[in-house]
Amino acid sequence: MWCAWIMKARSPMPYEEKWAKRWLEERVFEADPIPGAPKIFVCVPYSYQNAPLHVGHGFTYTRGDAYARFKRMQGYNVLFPWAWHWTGEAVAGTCERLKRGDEAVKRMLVEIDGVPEELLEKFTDPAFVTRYYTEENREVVKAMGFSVDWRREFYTTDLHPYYSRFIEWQYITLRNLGYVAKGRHPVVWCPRCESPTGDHDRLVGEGVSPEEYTLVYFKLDEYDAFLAAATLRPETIFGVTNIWINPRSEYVLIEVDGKRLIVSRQAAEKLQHQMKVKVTERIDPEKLIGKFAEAPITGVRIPIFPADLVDPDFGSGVVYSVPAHAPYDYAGIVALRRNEERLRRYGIKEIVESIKPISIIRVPGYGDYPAVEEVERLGITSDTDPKLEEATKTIYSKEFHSGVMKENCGEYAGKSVAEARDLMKQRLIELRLGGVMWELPEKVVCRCGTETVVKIVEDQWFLRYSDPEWKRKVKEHIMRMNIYPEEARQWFLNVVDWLRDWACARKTGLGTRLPWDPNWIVETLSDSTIYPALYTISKYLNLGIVKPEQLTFEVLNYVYLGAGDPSEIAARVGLSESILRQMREEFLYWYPVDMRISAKELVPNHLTFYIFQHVAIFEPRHWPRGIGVNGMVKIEGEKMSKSKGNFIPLKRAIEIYGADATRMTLLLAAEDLDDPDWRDKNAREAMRMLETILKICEQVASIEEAEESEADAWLLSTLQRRIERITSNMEVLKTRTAASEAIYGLYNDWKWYLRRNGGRIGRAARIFMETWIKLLAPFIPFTAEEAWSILGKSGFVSLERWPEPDKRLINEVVELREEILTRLMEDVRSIIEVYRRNPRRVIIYLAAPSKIRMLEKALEILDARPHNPVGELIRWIMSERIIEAKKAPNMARLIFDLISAYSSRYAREAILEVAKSEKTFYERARDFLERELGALVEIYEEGAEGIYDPRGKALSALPLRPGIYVE
RNA sequence: GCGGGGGUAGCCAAGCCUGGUCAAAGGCGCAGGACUGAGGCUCCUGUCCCGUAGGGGUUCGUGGGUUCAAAUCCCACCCCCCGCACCA
Repeated sequence: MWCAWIMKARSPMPYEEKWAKRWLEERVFEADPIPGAPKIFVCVPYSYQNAPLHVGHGFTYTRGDAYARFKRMQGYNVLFPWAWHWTGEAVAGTCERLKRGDEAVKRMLVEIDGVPEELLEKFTDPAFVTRYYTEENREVVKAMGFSVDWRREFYTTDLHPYYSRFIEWQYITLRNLGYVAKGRHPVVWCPRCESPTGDHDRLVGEGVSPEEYTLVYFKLDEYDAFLAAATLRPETIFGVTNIWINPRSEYVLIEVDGKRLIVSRQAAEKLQHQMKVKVTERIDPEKLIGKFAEAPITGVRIPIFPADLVDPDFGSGVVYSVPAHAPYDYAGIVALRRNEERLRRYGIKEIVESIKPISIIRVPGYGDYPAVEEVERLGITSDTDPKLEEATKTIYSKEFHSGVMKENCGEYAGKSVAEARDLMKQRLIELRLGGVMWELPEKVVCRCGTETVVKIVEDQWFLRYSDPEWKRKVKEHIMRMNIYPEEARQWFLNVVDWLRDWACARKTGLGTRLPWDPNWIVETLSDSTIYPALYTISKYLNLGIVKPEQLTFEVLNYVYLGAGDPSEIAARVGLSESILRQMREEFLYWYPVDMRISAKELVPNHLTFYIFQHVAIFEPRHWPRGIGVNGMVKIEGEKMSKSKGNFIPLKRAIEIYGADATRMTLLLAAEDLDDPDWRDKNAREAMRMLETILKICEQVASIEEAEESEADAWLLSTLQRRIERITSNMEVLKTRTAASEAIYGLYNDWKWYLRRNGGRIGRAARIFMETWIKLLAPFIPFTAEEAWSILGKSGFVSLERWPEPDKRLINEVVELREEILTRLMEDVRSIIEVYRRNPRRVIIYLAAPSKIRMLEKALEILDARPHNPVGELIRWIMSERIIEAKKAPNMARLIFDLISAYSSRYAREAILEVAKSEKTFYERARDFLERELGALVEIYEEGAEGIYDPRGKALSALPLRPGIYVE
């Protein structure tokens, strides 16, 4: 019933569909345990099914697939499975918006995601949406040629017949181990929607998260109550000189936890989301002003002053004033002193005059009163000057990072500001002279238009990632893992350090219910951690060998942990013992995951959780072995996003360029943590390249072999080096380098070979071609299969053995000769270019035998690693009278320049052999040179009889670098 | 702010760990030529500046330093990108 809606991605490359079909039909990528055979388990994170897969997915997946294919060809038994993520709240959110008739959602679905309009009505059902995309994306994954064992496929949530059983097992196990616990935590909350307001659900305030303020209670002489001031800097209590309240705001008396507190009316409302608050009466601020209150800890009595700078909508609407270290406070005092009307009205003139900043923090670069200095430096004159914000930031940060508490701070004296801050907060709370208030540093407005507050969610289930012991184990394992690129390792370690407890359950969306508390649904990132383990047995469920209901806690405990007696367990669930044992064996065979490949956005969450959960649940031998991290795709240099309209679904890429060109474009775009840039130009170039490869293949397949030449030896020799480089790069997931070598590196070799061979195709061509196709197979598998069949090969190149470099075919002499030949051509061209005329004759002078002896000596000297090799060679040249003494130093230098280019890459023997056989070599290459240079080529040896040398160029001849004269 | 990555020629991007072979791979773009009926295909050549001889000069975010020698090592600074938790 689904197929009617799903349009297959049609590649413009006619052969792609054919091979995709054959791979499936012949079950090429289905992997079962082979006892004794080495295995590799490669996987990529499953994607959330709320949209079509895009080229960003394509990048990560292609890397994963290329690695899987590479390892498969190397002879490993490779498992590369696939699944779909349905868990989460986003789809439900979209469905809701659609239900409400949101035009933007409709447009996005139809225009960007390509959903048929008549289906929109069904898109109000989350399950339908995820199913729809799964059906569509599965076709895309197949069309991309990912080498998946489809028998193991599943999707998540309790809509699936058995996935939730796995999640339940995971969470019961985690809870039994003490890794799941209940707690409370602050969220940005929309009072109207009665739900947390995530970043993507906001009209205003993206990226804003709750900040923790400390409430400091100041005992009032009257009301038998406390003024509760909210602050980010409780350590400054030693410097308090007064309290600020806003005379134009409303204040209320509230009861919290048996304490009577005074805060602004607005603050009282907000606090109701964070604690049990009872509002008892209104308080007139006018009556408070001029009164005194007692500061906690210090016991100092301080006056209450009016200030407009106090915002009743922010914090508690009560501020305590530390003019020495808080620019706002200092500016407030200054402003109040000038406000005769207020001073008179409240009768506080004298007391205000007497206020002196109290210095309590020593900070490098400032005197006793940093706030005063900063206010004066910026020329701030009013307490509403916007520059105060900047001043506050500067002081806050300076004091936090390098401030030390002064002697007048009691037991906190000498401690850093950062340390004192935490201790003071703790102490105030202990003494019940303070509390915690969460506040948003900026306004956040929900998509529904309501301004949000901070709510403390009670009874929230957490994964206890803050557990030091758990962290330690995870970090130790990270140190041992294969992580590519290496830079990502430190990142992981930092993330582990920084990770707090993770709220692992939600009230809404699709997913699996917590088995012991079904009001909660396991959160999306929390349910997608150890599921690679499910791949090892999902085959049994999908093939109907095991029934979903047989996947009990006991069964899973046995399969994954080896717990319990298999025959008893099997009997209890009505499963044959051998099947149960086989599942255990299969898990043991495939696990651990050898390589998990993902984009870097998942480092701070999924990938780290993945390690945590494995470390918690499984035996150490089953902990993940390798992780590969990559960048995130950009489109023509810009971030890809649906709103920008530069969103490229994989399906569309396939339809325009074909799967292989898409794969190739992505692979060549970046590796390591760099962000690949998708460019249409590059994709079109990739298409042409694929055609070219097939053309070359046809040529090689059809043409009769010419006689073997030196070019054949060169082609095979250089091929070995390519094999080596591609292989070693693939081992460390340098997919870009590897693909580039495999595609362009070998292509350039081929071009040179043809050129050098005058277009003749020799014996090496076929060997080269076969090897080339194999080397291409992990990257552009469709084209590789097609090429393989063009060569007349049967079977799949995907299953061929990966080439290994054959040392015997490496021929340094031949390689070096090609190198000096190209060097010669470059030199000649460079001369012609300056000469600016087409040459008729090019004369080449080869170095005299005495100079070859000089080269030999130079190599000897270099081997001995003396202090002054050049000097030694000069002395030798002069003693042997190779050249007139005056020119010896220059000659020596030239020789060393020359061999420095070769000596590290070529053996001494090879260099000498090439030098000694230059004459015959250039004679053989003469036809080629004439063809290339479009001129007659003559070759002489320096000092030979009858030499034609009108400009004395023979003298400049060096071994491996002949003299040149152009006419 | 904290953490991670990065700044290389017209563009994209390698090189940097393991200094010299680096005026700096490869691709794109551009220019010239070959092929062709023609070409938006393919191939060759060139593409920092100067030069009628293979050379010289100035370059690899900025400023210092180490070294016989630095794109590569060290220090400081500037700029850009990404993540920072209830979104997956």
